[in-house]
Amino acid sequence: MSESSLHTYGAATASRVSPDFTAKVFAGFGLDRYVVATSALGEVYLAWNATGVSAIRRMDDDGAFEAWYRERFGRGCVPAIEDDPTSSAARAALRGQQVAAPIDLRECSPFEQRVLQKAAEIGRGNARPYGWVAREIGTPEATRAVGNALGRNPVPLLIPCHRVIRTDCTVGGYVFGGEAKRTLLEGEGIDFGAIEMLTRRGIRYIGCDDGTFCLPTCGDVVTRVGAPGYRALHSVDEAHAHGLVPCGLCRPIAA
DNA sequence: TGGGTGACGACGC
DNA sequence: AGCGTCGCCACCC
Repeated sequence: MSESSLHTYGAATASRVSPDFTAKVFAGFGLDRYVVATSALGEVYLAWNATGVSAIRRMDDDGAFEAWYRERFGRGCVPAIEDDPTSSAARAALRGQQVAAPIDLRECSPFEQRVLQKAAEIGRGNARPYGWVAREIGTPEATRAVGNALGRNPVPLLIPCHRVIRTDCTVGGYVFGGEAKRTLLEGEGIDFGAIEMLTRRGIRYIGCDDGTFCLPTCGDVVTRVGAPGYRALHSVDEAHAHGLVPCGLCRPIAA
């Protein structure tokens, strides 16, 4: 979207009614609108409506975005005149702040919603396998379907689907490409160099000095291997042999 | 309705 | 170590 289209639209409207009134009318009719926002991946389109944030996309021009939006949701999306609490919260979240923005997942199936909700629980600096999400939401066999659901995440970055990776700690797919996914995760503090060094040796878990064992992508445990109390583990049996119990945060195995 | 598809995972070379 | 194969499940015609 260009600056001029935003201004032109705003000026034409402002001459008749106040932006605030217009925003309320738009929300009242459930009309969807969008702005350009700054994220860890640069500028993105941020779309929302009265329910919440409906879409985040990286695109080259607003014509493509609006066409994509109509194709995906079956309704239009117009440039916003100004921000409102929803878009402001989303902007803050995209900047990395711990701010909750309402999200519109009405177009998603119940299964997709459960997948996305679980992905939303994965904190910055952490990653979890696709199979972990499947197990956590009660359908342990549906790992492949989890990938499909994440691939349809309407609000990437806001719901951090980039934090779901393969069991072997390779990044797997991403709407914006695997390279972007890896960049994002490294920017959040995940040390893929250290992880790859261990997974190449067949390491699946990390034993910690608090008596628990973790996934290698549980916070920064991987960087502590070799420190007192931290050890590289090949299997759950090996963890048990050391008297370790599953970490309550990353929950490396089924309860 | 049923067969095709895919951001997975385990296994076998 | 990398690459097929095959099973899995939710979704889409």
